[in-house]
Amino acid sequence: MSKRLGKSEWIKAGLKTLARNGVDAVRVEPLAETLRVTKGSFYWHFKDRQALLDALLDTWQARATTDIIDQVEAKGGDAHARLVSLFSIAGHASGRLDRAIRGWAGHDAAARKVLEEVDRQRFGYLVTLFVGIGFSPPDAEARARLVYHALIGQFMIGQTGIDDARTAEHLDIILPMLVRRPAPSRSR
Amino acid sequence: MSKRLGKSEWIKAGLKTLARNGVDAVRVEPLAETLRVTKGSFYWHFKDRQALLDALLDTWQARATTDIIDQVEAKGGDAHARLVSLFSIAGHASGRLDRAIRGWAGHDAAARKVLEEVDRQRFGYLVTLFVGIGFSPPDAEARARLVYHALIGQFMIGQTGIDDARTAEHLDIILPMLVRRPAPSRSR
DNA sequence: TTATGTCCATACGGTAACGTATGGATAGAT
DNA sequence: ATCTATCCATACGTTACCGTATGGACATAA
Repeated sequence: MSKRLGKSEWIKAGLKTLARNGVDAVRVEPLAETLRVTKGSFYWHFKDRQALLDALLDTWQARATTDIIDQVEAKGGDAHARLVSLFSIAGHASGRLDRAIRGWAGHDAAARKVLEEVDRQRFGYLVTLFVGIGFSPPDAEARARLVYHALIGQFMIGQTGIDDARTAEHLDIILPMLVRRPAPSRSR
Repeated sequence: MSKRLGKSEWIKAGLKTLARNGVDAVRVEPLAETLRVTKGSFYWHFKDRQALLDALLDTWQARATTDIIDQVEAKGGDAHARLVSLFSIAGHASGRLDRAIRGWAGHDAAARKVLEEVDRQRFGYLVTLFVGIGFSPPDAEARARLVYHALIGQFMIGQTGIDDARTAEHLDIILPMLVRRPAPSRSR
């Protein structure tokens, strides 16, 4: 047993403890132990700890943008249907990794940069969705911003104790509100 | 010079570096240096590092709930006006400490517990606001949940590069949407 | 002044992790 | 079978921090 391993195994393990315990917990010696290997292996594959952290960031960036969006796109439907899919999929995602990255970005420039880029892309996707529904760019942007912030907030809270039934009920209330055309400036 | 200091100075410094660099950065020796003191002082005031962390959590909990809500209440007005105040005040808050605590809560049970309690209270306040506006409990809850998640999301993103003008514009679009009565199930 | 309690400096031992150096093991090519 | 590149173990020196022990400084009350 005990086959040899490559960078990918280290990255995989790194992402796991990153999601579970935050950046400061991804240290090479503890990681080596979980992989049943010594750090000799690590320092063959990586220059130093920072190199692994960079790799984690890269891997996450590659996934983060596409992970959810691709699922939504795969399901198809019109813009409205995609919005529904998005809420459903994002609602069931764990978000632990997202949360860890966001905590990381709080005190690390590199992480913050990657995160900002991911945020930009995801936000952009949301805007296109609302535009696709028929909103003007400003209306679409305002709604996209609200929704995107809310999704992040949901990830950060980590769906503790909120049952699916209630979530569905809330969605039935929220979605029509988000999608309805703005009131035509009623005179008073 | 160099007066003696008490617990509060340590807590203050602790909160500062907590906000700036996360929990794992609040260590006693570096902290002692910023306070121009040695750890001898620290271990006189605190049992150990964990005691300080607990104190930080307590201090934050005491502030977090009231900080924003009290400001909103102080400004007065009806439920709708308070909601506007809330957006304005929360929008200008830094949220760095909130972000750090949330990152901390990602991998620490004590922090998570405190955070959940704070979330509960703040969410509850939002619900009363929407109920005060005239929504039914389910409608109020759904809206409060969306808004609370969005506020958290905004804190987490940390208003990078979003100018106030655009924010105000978005608010003008979002707020009416949130407060408008639900459509009376129009027949199609 | 002296005594007492409060606060801090210094010195120490211990631990966890970093990164390096070096040699051994294993697999695939020749 | 041996050679070579790849991958890993071991041992080492170093740093940063934790927590403790102990004595000294300083203020205030007696």
